[in-house]
Amino acid sequence: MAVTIKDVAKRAGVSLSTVSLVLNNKQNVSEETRLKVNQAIEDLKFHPRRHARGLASKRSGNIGFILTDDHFSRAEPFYTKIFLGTEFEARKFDYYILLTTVSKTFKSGGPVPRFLLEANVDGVIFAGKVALGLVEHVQKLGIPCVLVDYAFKNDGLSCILIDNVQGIRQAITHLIKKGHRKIAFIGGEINHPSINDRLLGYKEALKENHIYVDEALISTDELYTGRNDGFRATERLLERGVEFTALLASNDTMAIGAIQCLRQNGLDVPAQVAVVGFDDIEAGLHVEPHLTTVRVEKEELGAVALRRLMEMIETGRVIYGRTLIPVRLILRGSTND
Amino acid sequence: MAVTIKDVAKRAGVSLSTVSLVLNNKQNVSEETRLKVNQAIEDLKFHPRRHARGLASKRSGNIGFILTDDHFSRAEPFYTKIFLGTEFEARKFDYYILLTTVSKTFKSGGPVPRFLLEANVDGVIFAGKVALGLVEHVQKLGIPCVLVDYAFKNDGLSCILIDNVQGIRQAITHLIKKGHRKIAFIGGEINHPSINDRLLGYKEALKENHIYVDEALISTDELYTGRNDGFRATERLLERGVEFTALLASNDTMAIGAIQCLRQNGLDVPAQVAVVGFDDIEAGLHVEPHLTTVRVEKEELGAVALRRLMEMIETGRVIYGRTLIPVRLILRGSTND
DNA sequence: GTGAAAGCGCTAACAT
DNA sequence: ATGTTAGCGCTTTCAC
Repeated sequence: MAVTIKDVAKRAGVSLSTVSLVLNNKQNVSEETRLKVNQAIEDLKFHPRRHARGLASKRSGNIGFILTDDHFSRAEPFYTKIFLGTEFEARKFDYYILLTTVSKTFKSGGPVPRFLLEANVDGVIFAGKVALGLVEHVQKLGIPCVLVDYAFKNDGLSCILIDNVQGIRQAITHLIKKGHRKIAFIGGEINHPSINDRLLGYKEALKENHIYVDEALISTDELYTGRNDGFRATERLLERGVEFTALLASNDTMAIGAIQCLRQNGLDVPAQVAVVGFDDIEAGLHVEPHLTTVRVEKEELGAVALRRLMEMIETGRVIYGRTLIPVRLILRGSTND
Repeated sequence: MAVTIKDVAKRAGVSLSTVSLVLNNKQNVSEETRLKVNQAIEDLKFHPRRHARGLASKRSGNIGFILTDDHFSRAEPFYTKIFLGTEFEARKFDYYILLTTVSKTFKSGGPVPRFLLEANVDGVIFAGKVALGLVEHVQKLGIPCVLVDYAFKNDGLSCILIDNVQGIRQAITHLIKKGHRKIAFIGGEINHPSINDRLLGYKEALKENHIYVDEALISTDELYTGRNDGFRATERLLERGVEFTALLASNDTMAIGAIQCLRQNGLDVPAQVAVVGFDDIEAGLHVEPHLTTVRVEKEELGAVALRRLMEMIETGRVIYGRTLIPVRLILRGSTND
């Protein structure tokens, strides 16, 4: 019933293998036959069966996309957008993405995604924080993998990361340009690589601008990075009685909490304190004044990860190292821009 | 290298086909051999190759999950959770979900998801509003499909829907029990089936309780259902000068907008106006007082849809009709509970 | 109840 | 540059 490579071959007047060669863009096919075959493919609206291909070629045509359940269910569609970037990019390679979540509390020896058991993926993308054990499991299986928005300390891994330091530098530079010298920093979950990088970026950027890094202006004791954490981190700052005219938050949600706290303490934003966030989430436009922030191209993260993975699959080589995705400062009301 | 059905057969001392029969839970296998085979499968940690299966059985082992890009990228992870419910349930059937988005502005003749072209899915789930043309396209292909959280007027389709009427009835009943008689309703995007049902439910529930349905208490002219729309819809209500002690919103985001509007107009929630939403989104816990609302089990919607689809695939029959997923009123501060 | 054998649609040597 | 052939790993008649 369905049209197969055989029909195409017949119509084009060539053999099965020639059609296959054309299909897979292999060399050694004369331009003439290639055209003939492609014409036949088009005429017959032929689409190769994935399962047949997979069986014959030992490649699945699938990429596994793994994230933790809590990441995926978050209100902010950060990882959703990364996934979308990946899925969209995968279309160009004619690959499918198998999305699955693992428990946040995954531990080695626990249940692993089915596609790993069935050897049904040619590569794996991990998005966000994942258990090291799972990553190692995939590596042991010999399946190429790429991490997005997360990294481990000692890695022979491929990681696609936000350029946190650069983003913070842009923010600091801008604040300084606007005359700010006393710039506070709030953060939470400080052992998360991204957050940690942002704090490092803050210190570096200040030093570069010859501004003394005052530890009293740094509040990073909260365990998480939610709005309430931003509120409390700011409270701590205020309790210390140390003066500041600008506040950099490790992310937008904390920045929003910070604005609430500042306002509740009678401080006007941006008149008395300018506030800058990081991530550019939608909620930043739901506060008044709108939040100045560092925009992260989430789709781009996903797309780059997919491309990296495809490269690894196609060349059969492991590509190490971190790739930083550039970010951009978005100026809005919270810094009086 | 990888263990195949052949290895299992050898180890169990049976033929290939017997292993296959066991694998597929077919009858006519003695309990004894079944045990032997299963033991061998376990010993060898055998997992059948999907592609081999798919090629031989003409079934893909995949389900397509289609939603519009804007639905998927929404801040509120409503459809994300539906997807999660589907994916989780699919594991029980050993099926994979191929998630893809289509443009909101999809029109017939436009590009369709690849898995449809490649015949790489055995069934399709549509989540949320989709173009009728796409649904019809899938039907013409003879691929079973199920809609979740959306329906068309004249359908020979299978739809899994929120029990909107029942949800509203619970809310109204509760409000009446608390002494409210003048209950307003705000809504947006009124031609959306869910919203429309909620309005219908509102009218029905009032009638059942012998309360006159005052059109002046109904404000449903907004085009969308966001917070701002809730704000404006409430404003219109107030401008009319009509009195009410309770307000039912067609969804939580509008309810949150309503609370803002009421408060801005000097009305206390819940003292002067009780507010009830619908959906039970997280943001309902981020407002003060916390929002009383109707909880929708999103994962359940997805799981039921998957089960329905599997039934259609396994029986080969199309199952028509709408299935309503029960909802539950969650009492919180906005109704003084 | 179990086994033998054909074949699903394609890829990848190997020939030519 | 193109054709021939042998599988990939499983399911599925059809015998026995």
